[in-house]
Amino acid sequence: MEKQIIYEKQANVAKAIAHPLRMAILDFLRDGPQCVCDIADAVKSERSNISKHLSLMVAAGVLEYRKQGLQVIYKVRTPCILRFVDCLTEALKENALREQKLLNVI
Amino acid sequence: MEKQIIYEKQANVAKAIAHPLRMAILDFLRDGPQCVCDIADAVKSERSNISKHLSLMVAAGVLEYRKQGLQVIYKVRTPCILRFVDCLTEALKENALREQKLLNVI
DNA sequence: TTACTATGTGACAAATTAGTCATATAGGAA
DNA sequence: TTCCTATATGACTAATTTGTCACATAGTAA
Repeated sequence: MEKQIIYEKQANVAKAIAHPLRMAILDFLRDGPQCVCDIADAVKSERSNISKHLSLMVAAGVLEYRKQGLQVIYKVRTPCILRFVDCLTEALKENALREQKLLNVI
Repeated sequence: MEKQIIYEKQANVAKAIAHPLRMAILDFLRDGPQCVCDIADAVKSERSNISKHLSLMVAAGVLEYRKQGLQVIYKVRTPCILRFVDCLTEALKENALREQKLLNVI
């Protein structure tokens, strides 16, 4: 596959989690699958809005869903995505540490 | 720290790599620090454009730079970011595998 | 000094993304 | 059937992001 195309796909997955609400959704789904209504309650946003964010993440391959009666249950599709979020958190910690070291020097 | 704020920071780091050009830049910087001109040549884009993408990544804590004469040398700031990209690649592979399995069933 | 090169920045238009609202769909209950 | 609830979607505006161009800055050399 051409590198160009790989970069686009990688960027697409990254984009699918690059939003505060979507990070919150991922964090909420750590504990297991959840319906749209509970996700919306947990992250405190309108259902129609959450629905759009969820579709976007499904399209990017980050989430998957199954229907259960009236509800639609979403869950994280690859455990890798959560490790990916953990990498982010680690990066944040490294940033914070550096800033702290800078402060100590002053 | 409030969760809300953490989600925003995480999203910000994710956003900083969520662009094909920025993924290409990260990939190019795997082999070591490089100046803007060489980065621009490698990813085939205008220098002023690359300059903006680089500043954005520095602001997010993804890259750092040092000046060397006329040149500015950029490099990846945390090894974690590259692992993070590797997670993305892994996620892509998982997606491709699933699609292949689906195809085999048909 | 002038000239040249590498990089950064501001203004702008175009494209993309996000949120809200109204409406549609679809499953279940009465 | 009608009604209710959960979810999805289309239209729309507002906000953000991107790329390009012209210009500014800064280091170097002649």
